[in-house]
Amino acid sequence: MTENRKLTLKDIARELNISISTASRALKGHPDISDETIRIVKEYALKHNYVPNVLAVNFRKNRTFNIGLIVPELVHHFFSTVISGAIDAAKKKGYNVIVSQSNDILQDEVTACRTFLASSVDGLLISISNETFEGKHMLDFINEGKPVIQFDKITDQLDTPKVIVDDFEGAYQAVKHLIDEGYDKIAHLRGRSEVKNANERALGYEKALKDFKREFQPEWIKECKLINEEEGYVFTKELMESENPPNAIFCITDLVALGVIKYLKKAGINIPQQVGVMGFSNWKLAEIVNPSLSSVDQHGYQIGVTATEMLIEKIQNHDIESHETVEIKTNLVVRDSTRLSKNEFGNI
Amino acid sequence: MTENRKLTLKDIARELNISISTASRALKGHPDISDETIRIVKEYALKHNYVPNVLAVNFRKNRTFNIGLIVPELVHHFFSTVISGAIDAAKKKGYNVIVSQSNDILQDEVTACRTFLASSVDGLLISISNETFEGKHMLDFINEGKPVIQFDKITDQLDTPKVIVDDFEGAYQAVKHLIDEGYDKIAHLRGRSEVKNANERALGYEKALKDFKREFQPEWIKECKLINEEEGYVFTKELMESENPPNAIFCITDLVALGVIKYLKKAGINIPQQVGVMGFSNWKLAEIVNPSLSSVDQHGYQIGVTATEMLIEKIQNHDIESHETVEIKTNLVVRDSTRLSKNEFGNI
DNA sequence: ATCGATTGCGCAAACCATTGCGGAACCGTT
DNA sequence: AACGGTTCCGCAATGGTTTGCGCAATCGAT
Repeated sequence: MTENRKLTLKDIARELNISISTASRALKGHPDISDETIRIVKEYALKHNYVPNVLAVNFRKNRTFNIGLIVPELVHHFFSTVISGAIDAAKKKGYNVIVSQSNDILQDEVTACRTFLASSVDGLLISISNETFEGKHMLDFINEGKPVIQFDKITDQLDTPKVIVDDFEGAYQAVKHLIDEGYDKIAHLRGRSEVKNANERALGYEKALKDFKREFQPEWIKECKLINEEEGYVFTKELMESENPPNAIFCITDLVALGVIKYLKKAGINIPQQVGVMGFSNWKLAEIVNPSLSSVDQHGYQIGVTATEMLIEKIQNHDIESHETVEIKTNLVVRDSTRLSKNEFGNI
Repeated sequence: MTENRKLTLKDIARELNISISTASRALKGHPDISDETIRIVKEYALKHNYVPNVLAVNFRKNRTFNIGLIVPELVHHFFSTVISGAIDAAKKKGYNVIVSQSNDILQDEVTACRTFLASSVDGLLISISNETFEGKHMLDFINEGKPVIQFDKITDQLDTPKVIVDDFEGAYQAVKHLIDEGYDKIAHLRGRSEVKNANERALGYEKALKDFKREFQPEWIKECKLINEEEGYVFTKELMESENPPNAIFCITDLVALGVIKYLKKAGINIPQQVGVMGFSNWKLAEIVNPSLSSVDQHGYQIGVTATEMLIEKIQNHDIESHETVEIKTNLVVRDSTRLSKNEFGNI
């Protein structure tokens, strides 16, 4: 209303009878400019509400103060917490976050990368799709001097900094807890063998069994392909109907654990008395399901914050060389589904 | 690697012995340029992989192909579906989405608006915080010729286009369903009276009771302030211990309904036989909770798509005048918590 | 031969902030 | 008086693209 056209440096210079460059330097307190001039210019700018044209600044400096964030799936509790952390951390440093999703489709991921690269982004945070193994599209990014950081779902075939969950340790602690509670025949519904996180969790599972000398049976390990409720249900049925059924089941994720719980309830098997159930990820559903589900919290928010801070630092230092990997510790959340020893509150 | 510096129009012009403007026009098939020249330029550009410098284009055209999206809370099933829809719709039109969250704090919302306005965004999609009543910060946007669209949580004090859930009708249908199932004493745990959605739902509730001539008791309406599980629990206790307890409870949202269910189970009251429970929003938890919760689906994805398409159209037409309101229809999802008549599958 | 219309293309400004470099003015030192 | 060192400030280029305007050439019509 009041101001129609935005005020530019040129306007200030004309009005104050100085050159544009003097105006520019005065505004940032450059030592070449006298205190008096600085004062006058700053006063004028403030009074007339001068705001630098960001588009022009970005153009000149060849950067945007935007960072790109690609996740497989936005409507997903874990990833939305990561995004939330990324946005909050970026905001603190004056960056915006442009979000995109790959739907676990490589082609969509490549397209998103291209779009980001073509324009609007100073750096990239990415959690890759299930279909991504190399990473040429991410390499393009690095080749243009724009840093890339992988988080959570990563590929080791591309040498970038990484922020990951300590899946191995998380799984180890989860299984150790089951052992501590007294379960001694522990099965594992694992994820796809091409996915690194799944392998790490499986390794943690095996290590714990070995360290505490518990029974290990290859047929107690089932590989989930889709990571959904139904697989949990079906595999649990298989396991419980086998000759040597387990008395605890450690699941690749809470959703699978939900299927496990559904089967066990249907089959009249008591949780946690007869069979303990452990999830992974600590989604909202873990609190809600009955019995409530023990799980491993991944601190998604912290992952988002850490990855974003690393990225922005690399952007600002033009650093695309270093390749450190940060592991965010997990946190075991014990609930009713594995609480054999003492069940203080009872189920609802 | 291969190309160090990006190819510019200037390079093409030099190489082909034409002027920069001819190169520019040739690339977009301007009628002033001969077919022959167009062919040559396009061929050269393709061969050398010319990509226009987006920063320069944006600067020149004074737009960014980014749209801003502000929600109260990102880690929230409904809002993440909206965001997902917005991103997908934006991608189709060549726009990016920059996401921010207000945490239901007015100050954060204002700051986010300012950041977006100062720079990086051609238009704004916003679902306001609980603390927002006027909307001066959004007005600033409009005054700069950048369209704003409100969705879901809106204020009528600011005259913008709106995309909203048909809360009234959704609530009406939900209560009608309860009546159809045979419940005749229906309570409502409503939301805050300052929030429009909450009022609409309450009106739909009252209208249904009136239309079907069911008992209406002011003390059956409880106002939730925080919209959480605990309020559901506490109010249900109050209701059920009163002299005239209801036999169905219609809740402002699924989370409140979860508290209702917890109390009823604790108190040994059968769902749905003794008391029916109806949620609103159809979160993931509605499927998971036991008994599964009937709810009203809000089609968040569709809201995101619709709002984004409207916004982009307004951006492209420089239209900040029209102020139409679009209502997205809801969809009743019946589950066990209200299935009095015939319970085919039984609870798990 | 002259005029008008059409086609094809280039000049230069515009967008706005930034910055290397050089000029001018002023000081103090020798 | 001459010189070097500061201080202060502006010129002009830079970045890449877009676009209004105008020039030049060609052709057909009279």
